[in-house]
Amino acid sequence: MNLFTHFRDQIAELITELAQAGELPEGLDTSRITVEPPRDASHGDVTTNAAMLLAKPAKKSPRDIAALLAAKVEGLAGVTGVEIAGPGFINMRVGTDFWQARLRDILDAGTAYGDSAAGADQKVNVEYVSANPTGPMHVGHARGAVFGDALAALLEKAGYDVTREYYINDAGSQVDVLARSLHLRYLEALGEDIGEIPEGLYPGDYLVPAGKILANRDGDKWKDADEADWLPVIRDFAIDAMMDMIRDDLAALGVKHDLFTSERTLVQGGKVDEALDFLKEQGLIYEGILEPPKGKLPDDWEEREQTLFKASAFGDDVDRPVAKSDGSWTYFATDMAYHLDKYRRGYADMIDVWGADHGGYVKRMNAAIKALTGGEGVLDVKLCQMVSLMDNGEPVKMSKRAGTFVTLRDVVDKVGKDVVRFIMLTRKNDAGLEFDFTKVQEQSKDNPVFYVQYAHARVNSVMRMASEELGAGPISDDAIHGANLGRLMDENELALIKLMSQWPRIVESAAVQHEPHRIAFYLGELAAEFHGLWNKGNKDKGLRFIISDDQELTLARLAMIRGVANVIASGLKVFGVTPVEEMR
RNA sequence: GCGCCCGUAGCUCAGUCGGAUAGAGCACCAGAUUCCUAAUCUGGGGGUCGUGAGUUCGAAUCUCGCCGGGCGCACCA
Repeated sequence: MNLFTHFRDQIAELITELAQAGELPEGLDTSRITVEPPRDASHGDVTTNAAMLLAKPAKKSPRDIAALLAAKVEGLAGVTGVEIAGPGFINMRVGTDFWQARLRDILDAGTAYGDSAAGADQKVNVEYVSANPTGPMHVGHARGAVFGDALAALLEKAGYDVTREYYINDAGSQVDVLARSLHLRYLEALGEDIGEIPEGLYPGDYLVPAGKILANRDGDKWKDADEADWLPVIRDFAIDAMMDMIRDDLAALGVKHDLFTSERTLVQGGKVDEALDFLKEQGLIYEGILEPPKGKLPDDWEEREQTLFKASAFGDDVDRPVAKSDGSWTYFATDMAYHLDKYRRGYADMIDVWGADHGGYVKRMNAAIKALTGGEGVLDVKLCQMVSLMDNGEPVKMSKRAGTFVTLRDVVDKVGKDVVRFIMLTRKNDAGLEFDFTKVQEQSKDNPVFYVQYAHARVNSVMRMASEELGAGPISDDAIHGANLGRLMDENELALIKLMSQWPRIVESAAVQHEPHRIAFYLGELAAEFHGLWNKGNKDKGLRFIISDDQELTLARLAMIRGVANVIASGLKVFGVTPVEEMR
């Protein structure tokens, strides 16, 4: 259970009771009341701002309301002390048996601890990665991939019905370039000397194997054919080959999708016409001429009439073109159709994970969603900032031309998927992230992955030691579940249990805010609390987890640290990181 | 020129839909190992939260101006 929402509900009831008794006005808005852990532990275990928020509408002083409420709060189950502090905070202390019961919850739930029904099975669509199918994924893609994957898992844990989606940009001119690039590699495979890859085509040698496969399959069928004949065939072949490669890269990183949606299929299925017709009916599409951008003019600027979407009526700065001069749709037009399609598939809640270089695109997409869904659809675009690759404090130089281009696969092969995933999630998405090859492989507390993993491994290490010490074979789950948790009375132990008890609240708030990084910080905190308690055992032997002449207490403490391992494993599961049993 | 994001300790960053004396790690200084992994821990110094106003019981958080940095700015995706 989330103990804060638990008390929040109870306090809301008390307010209703007070209203019925005539002590407070009826119908007060309690929705903005928060119940949280106080910043300073000396203020107790749980605090609420209820009195201060109700002061104005109830026309009483915060302290008076606090006094009324405090008298009632004192009677709540688990509450052992209530104080009114500062401008009107109501601080509560909660008894040891309450905390022991929370540990019981954790042990019973296992890694399911923290699962929440807050999302109420609401459908959410998370679109992430969506890298163009023109080459292997590079490190920049990894961040968005991991972020989207973890956000999806987090939302699932918080009770949302999540679909993970990949949008394949296979309709623009870049896939024609891909096809021409592959055609060259195909000629090469047939034994022709193709020389240097011309400017404007993709030079990467990742197309070489695909060229060979194509040559084997089709022989010299396309050798002297017109481009108009071979382009569609080779394009399809190339896109499939690139998507296979991307899927392999994603699999190496442990990133999964439920659904791959093709832009080309949308266009061919008439979805863009449908979306545009829908907007036309509302008079939101027109032929017009855009003002040139202020300041520096693009070199090739020319005034021309275009088909425009009235984005400015929905919060965008200017209206946006939907058709190119050759008559094909702009990327924006197909993207509108795609989002309308998602909405019509039942996703009023959409999350897109994009690279920061697409930031200028957010407003127009939000404008489009408003127009297309009549304000019913909500899009949250999460922009992931750049990852700077470092090696021992020095920037890693990358150049596509020199071939020192670091692919996602290179990074995963070098440091492992768990490290890549965790590090990518240690920063807010809109903050830049430094990824230092040397640091992330270090086994020290500078390295957050290691630090958290070590705490989990340490629990297991203690379990192994305890088995030997107690001489009764491995500690069974039954023994842990049968432990007398009433023996956990020390303030250090209770502090650890209190921190563990925050996990459900962390999950809910991180899910609602779409901020998986909060979990990384929480896990670091929990690991620190655990390592701290472990070390206290050095100074004070009475605080060690294993007390050889008190089996009951030992089992209780083992149950407690099993709880720590459960919570860490529960968090790492959201991140898609495997908890380790042993450090090597 | 316009839009979006960012500005918190020497460095890297947290900071709960506005809450109490602004936190953590690194670095620096001083300590802890007959002991469950010292791969760890304890303590200390270090801040006009870029800046100036406003909103209110209360602002790092919300609003506006300014300064500094990143990204983007018609027919690319």
